[in-house]
Amino acid sequence: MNIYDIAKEAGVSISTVSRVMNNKGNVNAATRKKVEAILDKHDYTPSAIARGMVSKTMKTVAVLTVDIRVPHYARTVYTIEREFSHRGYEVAICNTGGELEETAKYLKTMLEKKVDGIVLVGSIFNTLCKKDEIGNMIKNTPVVLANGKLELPNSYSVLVDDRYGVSLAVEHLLKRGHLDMYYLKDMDTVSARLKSEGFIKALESHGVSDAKQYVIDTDRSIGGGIEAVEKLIAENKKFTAIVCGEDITATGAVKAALRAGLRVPEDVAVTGYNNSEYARICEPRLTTIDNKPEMVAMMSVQLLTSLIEQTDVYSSCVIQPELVEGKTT
Amino acid sequence: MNIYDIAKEAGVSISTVSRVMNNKGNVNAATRKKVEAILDKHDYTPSAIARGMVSKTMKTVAVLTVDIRVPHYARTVYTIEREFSHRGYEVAICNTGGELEETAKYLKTMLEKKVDGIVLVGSIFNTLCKKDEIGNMIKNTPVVLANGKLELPNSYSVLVDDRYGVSLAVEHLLKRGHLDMYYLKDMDTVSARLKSEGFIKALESHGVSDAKQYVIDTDRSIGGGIEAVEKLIAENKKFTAIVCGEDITATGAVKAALRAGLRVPEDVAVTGYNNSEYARICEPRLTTIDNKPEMVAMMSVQLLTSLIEQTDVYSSCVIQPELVEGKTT
DNA sequence: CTGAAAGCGCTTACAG
DNA sequence: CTGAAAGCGCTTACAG
Repeated sequence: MNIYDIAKEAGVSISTVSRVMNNKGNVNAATRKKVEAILDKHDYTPSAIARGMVSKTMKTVAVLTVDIRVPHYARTVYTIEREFSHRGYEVAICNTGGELEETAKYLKTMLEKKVDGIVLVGSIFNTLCKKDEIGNMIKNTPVVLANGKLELPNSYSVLVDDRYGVSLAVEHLLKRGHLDMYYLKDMDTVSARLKSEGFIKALESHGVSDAKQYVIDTDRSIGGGIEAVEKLIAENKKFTAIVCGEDITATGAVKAALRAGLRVPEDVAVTGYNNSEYARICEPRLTTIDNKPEMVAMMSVQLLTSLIEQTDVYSSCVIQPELVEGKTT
Repeated sequence: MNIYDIAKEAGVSISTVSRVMNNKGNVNAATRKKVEAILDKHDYTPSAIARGMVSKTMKTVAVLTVDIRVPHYARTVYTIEREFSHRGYEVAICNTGGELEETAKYLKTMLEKKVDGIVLVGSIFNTLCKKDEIGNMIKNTPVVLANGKLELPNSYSVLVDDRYGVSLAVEHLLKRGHLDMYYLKDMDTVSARLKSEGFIKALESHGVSDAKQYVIDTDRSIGGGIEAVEKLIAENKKFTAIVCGEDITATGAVKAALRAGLRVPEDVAVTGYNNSEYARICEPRLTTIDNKPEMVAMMSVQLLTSLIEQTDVYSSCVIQPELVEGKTT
């Protein structure tokens, strides 16, 4: 059933049916009634594909992310989806695993589908977009990178100052008298590097020399946090605080401390990052850094929309994290 | 730039260009080379919209869920997306909040876009599909309900036996000598009702009479778990175990017990539901029920694919949860 | 092996 | 206020 069938049954032309469906003026009230009745009777669903053929847009946006099971990405993508839905766009979701090949594959099909724009969620895309293979694909499509800096013509960036974020945690601990602290670093994305830099700079600006030695590489997981702290204890390292790049790692750090008979925060203070549900589940509740995924999402949608609809001129922006005090410091 | 431009530049007809792009046989090797060179030179991206116009499919599937920030849904949707991606389908995601109006709105746009099929993730859709408003919309499109039972012509169901799931927890506790237990129920979906029924039946089959009195309604949150247990303690109720319908609630229950100076599991045993990361973050690690979201997702994709491509004839299926022992029992 | 033509289901000037 | 016609960018028989 298509617009021709409706037109025939109503005894009008397809132009008129089209006008009725799209609520255009210039239609006689009686004619409109008649057509609407037939539309209703058949529960008529116009084809957005045919419409897209003409309008050159399917009102669709692609969101590429690493893994939507990671709560921080889930929160970001959720807000992006809701906001775009309100604006009349559908959101296609792509879990790339942060891998080049998958990213390229997803981009290829999304570009064929002529998506109106693309949001890249995760600082890993910073690195990926530097490769020509990816960079060339997206240079003609509106793109926003949620947490990263993109140097492309048709794009914007929403940057979270992660270096500042971690420095907030360090300052907070210093203020409480901690000086012997370690940083648990996971992954090796741009964002992860900025975080550990924030740790190092903050410590060094308070007189600690060669703070780099207090950065420990570990897994982004509960187990990663447990292992790292167990090793510190086993090696008899001196420390009264553990700063973590992720809440999930911090929950592991707390577990290891408690299991070793240390009191949190009396013997060891711990901070996380993300202000996630994980931080609230942790007992005691984690002191953590709110890096505002909802705000990042809102800004991303606003910027991409302005790029797509070429309305207001916005510009890339930087978002400042905040400390959220829990019971682990 | 379209297929006509390519054809002109290559000095062939659009039919030939189409054949080359789609790797159809019957093209002279030299002609193919020539066309491919031009395609490459322009980095040509054919329009999936125009293609969809002809083929009547955009190779897109809609996934409606309540809220992708809930880890259980995130895991399900993640697997659904990955699986469909491998099969050449794009996934559009819709966070309906479980609300009728939003569900109807999303369905309308998805049907206009002529999606190939729909997956409904969450037992709330069970209730929603019973309403004519929703039921009528989806009766002509392939649909799979992930965790629920659908009575529609073009649809399949993947059911998780949640009643059995909770009974596993109860049996486990009974075996360890617990008899005085409460069940923390959240929400009021079909699945939530089945869970609390599982609790009641399991207890009653072990001689406890009127087990319904041990079911407590509370919030699906950490706070919900805390409040419920604090109230039990304040009211001097006798209990040695708490069975929860969700891991998140269980983490709250554990917190409340610990804060009241009770030992877990020595004084109070606690079980969760979902085998989520929350269960592993909880200290001690939660004993919980694995309701296999990945398996639910895989089955859903398999069933929907068979419905869409009208290949093999599968049938709706039931998945059995399993107990995962932690340190809280 | 190749091309001309029809058709997919709409929207949008244009003419009346 | 209404309709005939062109066009969106492809695929697919059909003829040669």
